[in-house]
Amino acid sequence: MSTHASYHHGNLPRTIISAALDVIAESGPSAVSLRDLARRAGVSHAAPAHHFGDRAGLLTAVAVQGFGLLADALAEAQRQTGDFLEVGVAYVGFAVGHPAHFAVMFRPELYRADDPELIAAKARAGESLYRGVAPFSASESGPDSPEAALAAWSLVHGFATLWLSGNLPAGLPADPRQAARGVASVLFSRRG
Amino acid sequence: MSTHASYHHGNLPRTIISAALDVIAESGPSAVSLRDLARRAGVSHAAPAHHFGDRAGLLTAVAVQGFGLLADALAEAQRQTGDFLEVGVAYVGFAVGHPAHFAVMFRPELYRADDPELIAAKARAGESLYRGVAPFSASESGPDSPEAALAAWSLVHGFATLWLSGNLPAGLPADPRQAARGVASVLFSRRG
DNA sequence: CGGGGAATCTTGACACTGACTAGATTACTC
DNA sequence: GAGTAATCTAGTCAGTGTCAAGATTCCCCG
Repeated sequence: MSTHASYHHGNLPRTIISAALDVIAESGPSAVSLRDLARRAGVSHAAPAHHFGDRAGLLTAVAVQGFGLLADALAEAQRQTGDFLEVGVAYVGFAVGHPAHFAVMFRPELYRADDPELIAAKARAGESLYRGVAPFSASESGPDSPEAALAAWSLVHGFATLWLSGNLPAGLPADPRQAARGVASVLFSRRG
Repeated sequence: MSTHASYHHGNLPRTIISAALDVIAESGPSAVSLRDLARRAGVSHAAPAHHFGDRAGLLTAVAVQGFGLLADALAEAQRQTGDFLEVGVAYVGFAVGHPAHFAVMFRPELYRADDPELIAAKARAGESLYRGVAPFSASESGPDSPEAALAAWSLVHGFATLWLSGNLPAGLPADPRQAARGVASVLFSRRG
């Protein structure tokens, strides 16, 4: 934890991303300023550009990290419970637990959507999600029908978005995961 | 349609909002620049600020207009079909038909969320939506259970968001309304 | 162990932005 | 038709992203 005051910072990229996540979580992606991040890290105003190229490059790194974390979270829920409802809940849990990442990941205009690393991370998250919801999709409308999977994804994505933007009405459980479980059950629970 | 080159523009607010919608639809809300809009309208760089105060004021006006249009669209679908599935489809139809409005409406950090006009317009849209899906909510889990209504809202909102951000996989119907109908049916269709 | 190339960071500059103030011009009302 | 309000212009300021050139340090190869 030594804060060397040397010429070289030591781990600037990680520091910059971490600071960016703080800013995004508090004020949204549009409030991210490379110069401000540089100030927080105690380096010159152009240092971040050296590592990320430009603003879009920085947000690309954030998105890549986000898709990786999402893939991990979904795979973990799938492994632990094997229940597609819980995979959906994990999706919401990730969004609420990593609001800064989530706020960037689904706004391709903010970053370089054609970045190879990004495409790979995104594909990995997509696979985790699909694997988690596939049993539901199969039970609903045949093993190769995409509608049910899309409905599941849309539902949890929409719920997470509305929750994060503060557009949901009052009266819901304070724990977003529990609230999501109640709402997702409407779609996921099969009855008679 | 006379373009008077007089000192007074005539209808600057409407012109500015219209130009802003073009910019947002093409490059997102963060690409909106008051100076650019002023140039497009052929007025000085500070003229827009006179009407809207600042950037947030302009986007507040956009959001108010958007919630009004959404309320109208939902009420119209409800009146014409009386089917909650079609109200959900109309929600997606509005989002895809007015992407610029939609891109602003659910990002409160972009505008003045405490603006009275905005609150009123938002409440009106909320009522239209609730009225549209209330029958479904009642049929699903009792007349006063919010889960089903939230599930419906989350699903159509999530689908619209994913569609607009280009995150949905290929192979869907080219018409977003038709695609939405297929996906929403998974939730809305009651069987056995 | 030391020299040289590469990585990292600094400094300076440019065009652009939102926001503010003061003043010019036009419309509208009485 | 005069006076007031609405509308728009012009000038300025701090802040931003991005680029180019130079300074400093690390690290690997001889």
